[in-house]
Amino acid sequence: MRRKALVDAAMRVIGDHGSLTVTMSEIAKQAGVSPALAHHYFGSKEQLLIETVRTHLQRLRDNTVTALRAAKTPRGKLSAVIRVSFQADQFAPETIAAWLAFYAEAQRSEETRRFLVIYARRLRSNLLANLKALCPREDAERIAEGAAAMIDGLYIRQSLRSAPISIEASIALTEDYINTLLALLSRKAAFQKDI
Amino acid sequence: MRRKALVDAAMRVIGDHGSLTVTMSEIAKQAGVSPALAHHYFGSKEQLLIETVRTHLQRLRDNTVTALRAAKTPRGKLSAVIRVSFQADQFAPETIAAWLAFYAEAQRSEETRRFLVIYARRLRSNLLANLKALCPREDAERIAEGAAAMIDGLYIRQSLRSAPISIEASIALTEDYINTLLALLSRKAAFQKDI
DNA sequence: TTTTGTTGATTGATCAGTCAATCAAAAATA
DNA sequence: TATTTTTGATTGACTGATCAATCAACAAAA
Repeated sequence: MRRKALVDAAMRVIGDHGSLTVTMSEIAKQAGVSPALAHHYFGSKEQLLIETVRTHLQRLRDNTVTALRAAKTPRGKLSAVIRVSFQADQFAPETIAAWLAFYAEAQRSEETRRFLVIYARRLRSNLLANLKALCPREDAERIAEGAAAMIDGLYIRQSLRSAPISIEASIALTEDYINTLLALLSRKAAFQKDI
Repeated sequence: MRRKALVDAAMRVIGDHGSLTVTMSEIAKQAGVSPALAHHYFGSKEQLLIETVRTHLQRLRDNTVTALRAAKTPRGKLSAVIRVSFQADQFAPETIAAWLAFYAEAQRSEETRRFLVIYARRLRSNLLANLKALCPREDAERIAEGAAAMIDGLYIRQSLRSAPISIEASIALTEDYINTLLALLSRKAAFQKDI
């Protein structure tokens, strides 16, 4: 399918280029077709780019679904979500460039923003669903929001190479956040029971 | 000074536009001068943009220094750093647009990346310095890294309007992260002493 | 024959950067 | 002080390059 080839090419060019400021010619050349054909299939550059964002998030979603299926316990599923977020392919230069470019683009394109909101909600909700099995609802909501933010923040710091820690350490930090908050909650619960 | 006026204009145009894809003409018009003058002062568009990033981070730094001076205790200084990060002006549309655009630009411009790395290090080190007064060094490093990432992540989620919580709740979440980890550490310390 | 895929050539617009010319104010000179 | 000279600020007009988008024509499949 030509559409798929063009979207793949777009992703590669965005990665090389490090931004969404890419030309239809570059994308078409990368895909081995004429620029006119890219217009034929997508109507405009913006539509091609939006399709690229969608595909990008779809791929992450598929990885997450697979990882969630493989894990059996709620705690295991939490780890699976974290692991996927820091998976090696998320740090491929073109993936990093795409993410950051999409964040910026969301300020201008409502459609791009909607996709990223969906990603953010999905991350939060995957965490929340499994946390609810381990602690009360209100606590689960707090922890899910904090963990999701921490994941995004650690990802950006890794992407900028501004974090003095490894990817494994980033995973450990997120796991530790969840473990610690859950541990403290169960102590409080035990304390309540004692009274 | 014309340079300053042009940098201010650039910031405003970037905000309106929602990205770094702005023209010298727009910036010059916003500043009320001719496009040729902008070139006269900055040599190139890239230099003007880099100067704009620098000014942007300088402003945040000044705010932080002031807030740190006002706080007296280490714990108070931690709260001050958090408060500044979520200060109202950080969520002005042009500030949000600038931050996200700069993150994306860092993939292409080594100089922009360097500035953002400096910001990330500064945030971490402000947290670390005060945490060291409250817990052992290794723990302080872990907590500082986690808190810095959480701040960045929460900021992005607020910027995209993908967080279902208020700015105040974001601040509370970060405070809670620090409080909880410190609390657990002091309990462990007490437990060690008992043995 | 009709439909679908594909291209080369072209257009119209946008933009960064240049340059020669103008103007004002400061500095040097008489 | 009065004058000339120099310097820096400022602009309008222009250029060369780039690019999204269009379209008519051609090829291949149905």
